[in-house]
Amino acid sequence: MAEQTTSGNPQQGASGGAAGTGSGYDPQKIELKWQKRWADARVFESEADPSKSKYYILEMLPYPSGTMHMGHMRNYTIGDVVARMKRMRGFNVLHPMGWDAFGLPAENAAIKNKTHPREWTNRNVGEFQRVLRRFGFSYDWRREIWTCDPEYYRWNQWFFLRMLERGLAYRKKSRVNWCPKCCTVLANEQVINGGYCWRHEDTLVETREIEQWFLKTTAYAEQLLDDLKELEGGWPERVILMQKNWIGKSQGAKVKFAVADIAGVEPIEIFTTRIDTIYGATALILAPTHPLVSKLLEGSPERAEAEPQLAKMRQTSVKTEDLATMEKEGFFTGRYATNPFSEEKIPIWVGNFVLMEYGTGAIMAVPAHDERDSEFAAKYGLPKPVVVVPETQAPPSKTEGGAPAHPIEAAFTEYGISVNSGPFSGLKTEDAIAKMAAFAEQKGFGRAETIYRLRDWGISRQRYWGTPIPVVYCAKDGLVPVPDKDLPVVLPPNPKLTGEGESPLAATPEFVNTTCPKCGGPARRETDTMDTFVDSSWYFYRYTDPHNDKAPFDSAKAAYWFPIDQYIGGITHAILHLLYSRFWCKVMRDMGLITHNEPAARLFTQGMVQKGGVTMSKSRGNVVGAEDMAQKYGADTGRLYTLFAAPPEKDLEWSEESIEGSWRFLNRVYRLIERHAEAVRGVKGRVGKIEDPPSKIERGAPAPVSVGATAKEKTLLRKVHQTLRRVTQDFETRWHFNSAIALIMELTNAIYAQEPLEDGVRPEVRKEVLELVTLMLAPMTPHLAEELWEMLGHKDGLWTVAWPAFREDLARDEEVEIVVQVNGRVRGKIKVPAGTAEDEIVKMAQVDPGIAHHLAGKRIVKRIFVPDKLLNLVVA
RNA sequence: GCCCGGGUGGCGGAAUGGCAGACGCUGAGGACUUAAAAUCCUCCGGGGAUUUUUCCUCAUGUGGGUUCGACUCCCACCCCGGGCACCA
Repeated sequence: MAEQTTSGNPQQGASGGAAGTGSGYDPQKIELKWQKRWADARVFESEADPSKSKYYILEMLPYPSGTMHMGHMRNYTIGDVVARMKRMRGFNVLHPMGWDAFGLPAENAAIKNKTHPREWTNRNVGEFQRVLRRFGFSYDWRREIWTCDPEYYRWNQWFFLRMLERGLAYRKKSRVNWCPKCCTVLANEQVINGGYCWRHEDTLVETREIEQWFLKTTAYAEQLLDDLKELEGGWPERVILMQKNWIGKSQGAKVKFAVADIAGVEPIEIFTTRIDTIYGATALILAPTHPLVSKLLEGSPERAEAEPQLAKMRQTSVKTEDLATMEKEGFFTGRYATNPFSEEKIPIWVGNFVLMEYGTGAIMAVPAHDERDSEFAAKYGLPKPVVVVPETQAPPSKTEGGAPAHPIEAAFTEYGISVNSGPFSGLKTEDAIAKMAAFAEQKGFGRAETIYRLRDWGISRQRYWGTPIPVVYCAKDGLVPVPDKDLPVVLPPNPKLTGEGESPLAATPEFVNTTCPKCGGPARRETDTMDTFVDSSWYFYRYTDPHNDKAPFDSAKAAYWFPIDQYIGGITHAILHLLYSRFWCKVMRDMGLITHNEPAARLFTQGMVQKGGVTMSKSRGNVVGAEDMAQKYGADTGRLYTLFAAPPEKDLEWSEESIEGSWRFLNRVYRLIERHAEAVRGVKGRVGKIEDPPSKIERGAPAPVSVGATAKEKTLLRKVHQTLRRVTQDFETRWHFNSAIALIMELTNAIYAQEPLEDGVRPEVRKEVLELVTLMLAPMTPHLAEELWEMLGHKDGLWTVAWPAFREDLARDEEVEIVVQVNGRVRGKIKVPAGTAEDEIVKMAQVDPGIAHHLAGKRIVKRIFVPDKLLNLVVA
C-alpha cells in the first residue's frame, strides 16, 4: 500500500478536491456523511412483522482477532449487497452481526501479556466494529452479540442442562487429543493434516485419557444425514457431500466369534459390510487398543514375542496421513476363535490398521474379497479361500469346503455369487447378506446393524475463556446440575492464567469451592469450559431476540425469521460449525422451541482472498488492511473491487493495480452525474418507494419520450433499460456481481460516447438514465449512490427507494444484427429491423457479396434460423 | 485410491448450444498541458494474404464423439486446487 506515491494517488485526489482525479468525489467525506444519516434514520433496524415478507441474511460471525483485512471484508460485502438488494425489493430484512468472542487466542494473548482475555477481546472487537462501520454494512447493531457476555453464555449453560435432562449430555473417560501447546483437549475435528493441531499446524497432537463431557450428536446421526435432502438445491453440493461423508453411514452386520480354548473370555464382536464372505474369513484382527488384547495374551505361547510389538503399536502416534500408506503390520496372539457359521477355528491377530474408534475395533479378515486383508494375508501367509465369484463366471458346483486349485492374486471385492459357503452357496450377494444376517440373529450370535463414522461431540476444554459447564460435584449427592435460577455460572474475574498444568478454573479456589444445590453441603464446581463451537451453534437464534432474559429467544420471533434465508461463510466451516448447528437445531426442535428441521435454507460459500497465490492471513503477512483500504480509496471502491475481481464463489487474487480500475470507474460515474446534476435537478424523477406494490414501482419509471425521441435518446434509454434487465438478473438469480459491474461500466462508457448530452438529450431523459445508473450501483457502493441521488435532486434518502423495474418497451431493439453462417462459420452480418422474417433475411444473405461467394455453385440443403439473431445456411 | 471443483489472451475474468475473449488491469500510440499527473480518444490472441478499406485461417488443457453449429453436452486422458481416506 505504501509505494504508490504518484500524484494519481487517490488519497491526494480525495483530500485535494478537484486535484488528482479531476472530480469532486471525496469518499472520506461522503462515506461518513451517509453512515451518520443511516444511523440517525435507523434505516437498518428491523422488527418481526408477520404482515411483511421477511428475509434473514447472515454472514458467519467473526472471531475477532488481529487486524481486519480484505479477506474478511469479502464475506460481508457479498452479504451486504444481497441485504441491500432485498431491502430495495421490499423485504423486511434481518441482517445482524456479532462476535465469536470466546476462545483460545484471547487466553494465549492474556498469558503472554499478563492481562485478562477480556482486554484483548475488547480491543479486537473494538477494531472490528470500527472497520465494519467504516465499510457501511447495513447491520442492525442493536442486535449485536458477544458470545463472552454472561447474558449470552448463560443460555449455553441452559441448553446444556436441557441436554443433560434429555440424556444428550454425558460424561465419560476417553482418549482425547491433547495439544501440548494449547494445553487442552481438541475435538477430533480440530486435529488436522493427520495429527496436527488446527491452530498450531506444526504441533503434533498427543493422546491422553481424561473424563470428558460429550454431547450425543450420534443420537441424531440418521436425521443429520436424512435432512440433508431438505438442503439440496439450497446448499452447495460439495458441502452436503462433505457432511454425508463425515456422518459416514455404513450398513452391515455385527457378528460374535467365541474365543476357543480359554474359558471366561467374552466373545469378540466384529463389524462387517460383507457378512456374505464370512466363510472366507481366515483370521480375526483386533485393534491394538482393543480391551480384549491383554486378556488374550495372558498365558499365550506367543506372549513374549507379541508384547513388545503391541507396545510399539500402541504408542505410535496417530498420523492419519501416514496411516494410509503405512505398512500393514500385525502379530498372532496365539489364540483362536470359532467362526459361528463354519465352526472353523481361525487365528486371532492384532493389526495396526484396525481402528478401535470405528465399528467394534475388530474385523474378520477375508483375504480373497478385501484389498487390505489380501495385503495382510500375503504378508503373513494366511490362506485366501474364494467364497464369491462373479455372476458371469458360473460356479462349477456347490462345492463344499476346499480352496480353489490356484490361489487368486487380486481380491474380488464386487458383488457376485456365493460359493464354498455351506448352505448359502449359490446365493446372489444381496440375498446372501440378508439371509446370513437373519441366520445370525436367529442363532443369537449377530444381527444386521448400521454404524456411523460420526462420533459424539466432546465439548470439554480445560481452559478459562469459555462457557463454564454448569454442574457441581457433591460428596453426598454426586453430580448435581446447577439449577436454572442460579445461572449464569460466571467466570471468576481474576483467574491465574499460566498456560500450563491443570485448567485455570481448577486453580481458582473461589470458583471451585461452592455448595451443593441439593444438600447445601460443600461441593466442587466442574472446571471444564465448553468448546466455542457451542457458542456458534445457535447464535443466529439469539439475534432474533437478543435481550431476552427469560429464555434464549422467543419462539414466535424465531418462527417469523427462521429459517435463515441466506447464510454466507467460508468453506472452512463446511463440516463442523454447520454440523453442530444442524444438531442444535434438531435438539431445539425436539424441545419444542422451534418447528423447523434445518436452520439455514440456503448456504453460500465464498472464495478466499489471496495475495501472491496464498490465502490472505495475518500469519502469512500478506494482508491488505481493510482500514488502510478505506483510507486510501474509500469503502465503496474496496467493496466494488472485491465484487468485480472475481465471481463470489471463486478465489480472488488481490491486485493493487487492478483496484485502480474500480477507483477510476467510480470517479467516472461521479463526474458524469456532477456534470449533469444541475440541469436535471428540477425535473421530476423516479418515485418508486420501497413500500410500493410492484405495479406502482413500474409506473414510477417515467415514460418520457416515446413520442418525438431523438436517436440519441432512444439509444440511451434502450441501453440503460437493457442493462437494468441484465443487472437485475445477475443480482437476483446468479450473484454474478462481477458481470453486473461490467455491464454498468459498459453503460457508463456508452453514455460518455453520447456526450455532449445537452445536444439532443432532454433533461428528463438524462435524469432517467443517470438515476438508473445510481440505483444499480446502490447495493454495491451505497455511499456514493446516496450522494449521487442527492445531487440529482432527491430529498429522501436512497433507503426509501425501490429497486427499479425495467421497461420492456424501452429495452427493445428496433434494429438487430443477424449473424449469417455458412456451414456453421460466420460469413457475414446483416442489419435488419427487429422481427424480420427468415425468407427476407435469406434473400438478403444471398445477395450480400461477402456471403454470396461462399454460396456460389452450391445448393442450400438446410436453413437454421434464430429470430433476430442468427441464420445458418448449410450448403452442399 | 475415492469424491467434488477448475483449466479461455501478458493478467483478473466474460460468454448456461448461436459472432470466443465482454468489462477491467497492464502495455503501445495520440489529444490536452510549459511539463507532469489526472482526464479523453485509438490499438492490443497467433499465423497468413493484402496498397489501405479488408479477407482467410488456427485458437477455450489433450484426443475422440453428438450437433447445422460446442468454451458450453457426452466419452477417454493430462494437469491444477480442495475434500475424504486402512471406515472393515
